[in-house]
Amino acid sequence: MNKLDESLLANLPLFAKLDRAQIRDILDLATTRRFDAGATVFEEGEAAEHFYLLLDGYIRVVRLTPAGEQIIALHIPSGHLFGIAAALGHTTYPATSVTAAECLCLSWPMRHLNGFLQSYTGFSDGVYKTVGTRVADMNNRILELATQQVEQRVANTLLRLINQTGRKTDDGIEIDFPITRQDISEMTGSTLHTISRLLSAWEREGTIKSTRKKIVVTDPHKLVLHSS
Amino acid sequence: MNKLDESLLANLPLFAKLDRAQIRDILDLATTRRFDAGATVFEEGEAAEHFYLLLDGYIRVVRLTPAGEQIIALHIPSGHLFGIAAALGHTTYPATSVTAAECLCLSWPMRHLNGFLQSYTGFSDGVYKTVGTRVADMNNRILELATQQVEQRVANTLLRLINQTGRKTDDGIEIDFPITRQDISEMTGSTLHTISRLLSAWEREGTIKSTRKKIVVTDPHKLVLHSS
DNA sequence: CGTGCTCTTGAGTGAAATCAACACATGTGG
DNA sequence: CCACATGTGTTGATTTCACTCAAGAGCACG
Repeated sequence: MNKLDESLLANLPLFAKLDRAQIRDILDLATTRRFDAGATVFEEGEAAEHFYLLLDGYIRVVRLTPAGEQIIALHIPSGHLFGIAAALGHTTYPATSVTAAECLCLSWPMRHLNGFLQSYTGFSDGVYKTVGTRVADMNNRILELATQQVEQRVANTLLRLINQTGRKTDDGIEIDFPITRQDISEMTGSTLHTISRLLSAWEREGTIKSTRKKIVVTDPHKLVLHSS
Repeated sequence: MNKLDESLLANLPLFAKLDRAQIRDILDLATTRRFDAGATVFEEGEAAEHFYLLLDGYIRVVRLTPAGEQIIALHIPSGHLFGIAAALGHTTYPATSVTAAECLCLSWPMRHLNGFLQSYTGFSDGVYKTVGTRVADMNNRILELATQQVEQRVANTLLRLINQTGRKTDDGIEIDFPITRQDISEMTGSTLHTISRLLSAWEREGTIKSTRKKIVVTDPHKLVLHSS
């Protein structure tokens, strides 16, 4: 087994306050795992036996309704932890994690989580700050779902996506992973038909450019106008 | 200033693992505050300078949209902490807290929160477990809002209310604080008109009894049928 | 080169919002 | 004590947004 390089973690805010030796200790407990696009990392309801750090790729956190409908709770970009609900007292995973693109992860047995939280300065703060950000996101999501029309929700969702996972291109800002109309409908509580119509309209007015599984926002300002 | 009685806290799960002396220390740092029904404890965006324990009454956590619409994020029953978002790295309150009935609270300056979390066994676990429960609730809320019809969301909301804050009466289970059609519409992302029609229909079929600001669920099972 | 995803677009439908009017309860101040 | 304002709740009529149903076109991959 190859030793992992310490620079993998040293640049992440989460580990910024740790010294080389501490990072070494943490890395020596980690397992590296690679996942193809579309692979399931863990499923809702499973015993939460590992927690993960996403080194590269994107993770989609999804939930299923009893009726079998799926909704996407959030996307996790590289550098962030996931599967850490045990820090909030859960013993099973509260949602399913699927890869939105090819992913590279580190994983640790869950029993180390409390140790890390207590032993490493800044780690606990970082973890709970991550949780705080996600909770704030969820709250905004609820506010949107409860009060806004589909058009506004989709505009807000796209704006969030380009802010969190946007990549600059010649034409504008591109969402960094493959994303379908169906995916967006599962993020906004809508249908792929309605999303298709909306994106077609926005393409016509020059707000976005879109091809198969790819969306480039060419005029974010126009999107902001649609978002409220 | 009256000394607060230790039994106030000793029976709460949050403080179960603490001895008398520790509870005494905590109480000596606390301030008691009483609020009339409808009073605002703190507002979204304010610097988070205190955290609270609700001894008696009910707290409504609400958020405002830029457009001025209001939605109710959750209700907090007595015995629970609120205003603890600082534990997730927030420096301002992420939502407004309003009393749904007359309330009695203890409050502490926020600078003690980290001390409590670190010093008292079980307190940290309890706090994060509370957070975990609320996050799980929010997740379910999102799933409901994204996939269910108004009727199902209202049924689920009533079921949650009677589970969390229900009080047994001769007729059935009553929601323990005054609640209007408008309130329920703000919990479900609907309108008071639709809620009124729904509750009228359910009253006609014998599922609930309702008068001004009061709802008694007489047949929870029928409500379950409406909930999915 | 067909088979399965992904995406588009039109037509019809329905759930719930909006608009509108009124009834009733509660509390306030003259 | 009454008059009035305010808050709450009901119910009907109308409208609209977005879902459902339906069909087909384009692309990608084995």
